Amino acid sequence: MINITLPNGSVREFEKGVSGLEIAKNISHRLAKEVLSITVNDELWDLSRPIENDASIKLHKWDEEEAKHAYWHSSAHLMAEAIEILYPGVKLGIGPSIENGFYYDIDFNDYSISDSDLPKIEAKMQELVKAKQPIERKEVSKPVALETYTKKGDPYKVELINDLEDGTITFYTQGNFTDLCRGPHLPDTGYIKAFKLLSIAGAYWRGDEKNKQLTRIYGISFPKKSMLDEYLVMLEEAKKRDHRKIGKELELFTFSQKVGQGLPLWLPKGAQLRERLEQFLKRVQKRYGYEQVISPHIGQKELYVTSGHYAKYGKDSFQPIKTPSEDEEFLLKPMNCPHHCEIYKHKPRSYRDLPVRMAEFGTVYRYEQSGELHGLTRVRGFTQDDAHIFCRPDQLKEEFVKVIDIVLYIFKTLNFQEFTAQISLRDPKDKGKYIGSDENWEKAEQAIIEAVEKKGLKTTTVLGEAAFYGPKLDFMVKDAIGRKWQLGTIQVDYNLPERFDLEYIGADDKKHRPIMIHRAPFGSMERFVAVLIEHSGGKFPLWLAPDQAVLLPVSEKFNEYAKKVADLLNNYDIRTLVDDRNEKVGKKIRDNELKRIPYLLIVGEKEADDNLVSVRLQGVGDKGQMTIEDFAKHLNEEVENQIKQ
RNA sequence: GCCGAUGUAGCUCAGAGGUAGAGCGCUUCCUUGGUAAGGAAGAGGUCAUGGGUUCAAUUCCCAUCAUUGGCUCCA
Repeated sequence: MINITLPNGSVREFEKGVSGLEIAKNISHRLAKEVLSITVNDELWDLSRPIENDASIKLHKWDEEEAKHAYWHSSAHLMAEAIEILYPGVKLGIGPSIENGFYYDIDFNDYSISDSDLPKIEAKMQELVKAKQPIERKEVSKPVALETYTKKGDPYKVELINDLEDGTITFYTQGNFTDLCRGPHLPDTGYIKAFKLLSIAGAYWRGDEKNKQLTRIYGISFPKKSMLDEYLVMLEEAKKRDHRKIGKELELFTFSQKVGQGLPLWLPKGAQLRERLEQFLKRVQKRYGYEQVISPHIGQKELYVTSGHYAKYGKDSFQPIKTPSEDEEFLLKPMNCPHHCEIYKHKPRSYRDLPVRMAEFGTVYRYEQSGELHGLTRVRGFTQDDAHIFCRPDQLKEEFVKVIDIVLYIFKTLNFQEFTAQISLRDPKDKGKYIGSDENWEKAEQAIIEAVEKKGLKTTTVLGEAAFYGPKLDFMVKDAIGRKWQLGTIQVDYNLPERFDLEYIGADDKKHRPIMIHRAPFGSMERFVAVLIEHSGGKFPLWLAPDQAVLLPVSEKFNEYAKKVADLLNNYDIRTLVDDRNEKVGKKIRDNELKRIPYLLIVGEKEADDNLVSVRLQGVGDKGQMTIEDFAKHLNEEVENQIKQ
């Protein structure tokens, strides 16, 4: 007999070799039905794996990540099993569970696979589910594992096994399908009740572009059909918030084949929105001691040779612009820092002058790979809300902390609650990708870590995500369907000051090297607006809304009164329109609600007689009558409240 | 750049080897209204572009361009 300790601390006795599923049955029938995986002494196990010694356990139901992991992982195996049956001879890569669902990377050899093949695979999976094949775990030695896959002729698994340590290798088998896998898995294939294969994509083996591209099939599965249906509906709903869709509906931006891929055209309403955001940030930056500068859109090639960007990105950028005079070459600027370095250098700097904080809404052009372009979130021409802070070493931490404050203030004002702060460090295994001395890198990384600690900011740390010249603190936000985008970024840089030979005269009358902080709280106006659209569903806060109020005369007889009111409100700096179409008021309400205009003002005989408006709040409904002045006052107060610190 | 999908009216989409359709929007007319769609008529398309197959191609095939789901990349 062995003692099993449950999460509540109680201890029960079981036969040696009892499985998690048997323990669950012993506790309650219902639990046994719902449980999907088990943690045994802090290790995630299969529900059917026998427990041989005293242990503390926790059983996992669907609502826990540990359960979903096993569920989706087994779903991936189920899909692979079906594919092996339908396409004999395919070679399997890896097939993990992911945040939402699972995938399997498969080398289909000469078979070509497209969306239309998915139903066939789903049908085969359904058969295998019905068969309720037990999923069995087996420990194997490294030589045996290698032999198995060498014989099978699967180079991918052989490569994986070679990287594993003997004694840690396990196989999982269901029916005639066996896979190298750490597990854990469900007890049998019958557990997988509802599933759908979602899409096909190419994916490089081990994520390396130089390797062969395998076919990746994504899928999702749930213990209940209703949950799958709900999930698919949720996905559809999320797509309604897609900034590309709303951008079109609200006439914020467009693209033109003739202008070029990835080059957004801002329409009047989008331009208004963007300008308002720029004004807002400019005001904040002024408070924080920034000064605006302006630099040209091109610079001599030499500028980027000096900065190191040419060596790193020259081949993959928009190519140099020739001029009538031979040997002269300019680049469209892919970033603003070199220009700002030259501004710093235009006169000698004293330690008393520092920090110098130089801000510019700088439009830059980067030749992103065509497959990478995506709405406004990834474009080839975009405007950074850029600034560079040139400071002394003793000012670095404080300056960095102040930038964090700006980012957090902006996120708060715009109601971005769900973001992650990510410390992006260099990949210690691939130092060749980066420029600058180890010593400077360590100083820079330390500065970020200390600043973050001082702010008590919760962060994740990712190796290999640093810029080539320095580490970063990135603020990541998810879009409507859960893709992560980097918005704000703060970077410490010891390298450019060296390359541009920047200096200041210290109190000791000697020359010193300033440190540079690159920072962009929005990241880029394009991406920020995109994410803002998806977070708000196009219902922008009042202070940002391109149109704040619209007059809806109940009949044409009151068009004139409506125009008078609109003029008055515009004089109060309220962005007001008149909907004087020959339509019923119900129709006007519907149309303007869909345009997400915050205030709808209905005017008819009652209002015209007493200088009133009937106020209807977007998404809420009738708020009753007000005088024009009261409404203006009310609206302006609301705006002030939204942007006050 | 790579793997898969898509491209038809301003927008959302249907359609078939034989000269193109709906709803919304737009224009005009009727209606003059009170909190989420009043009625009628009309205009609007080189079916992304270029080749090929065919008596005939917007439809089938190929290429290009663009969009899109991923992969890789992201100064």
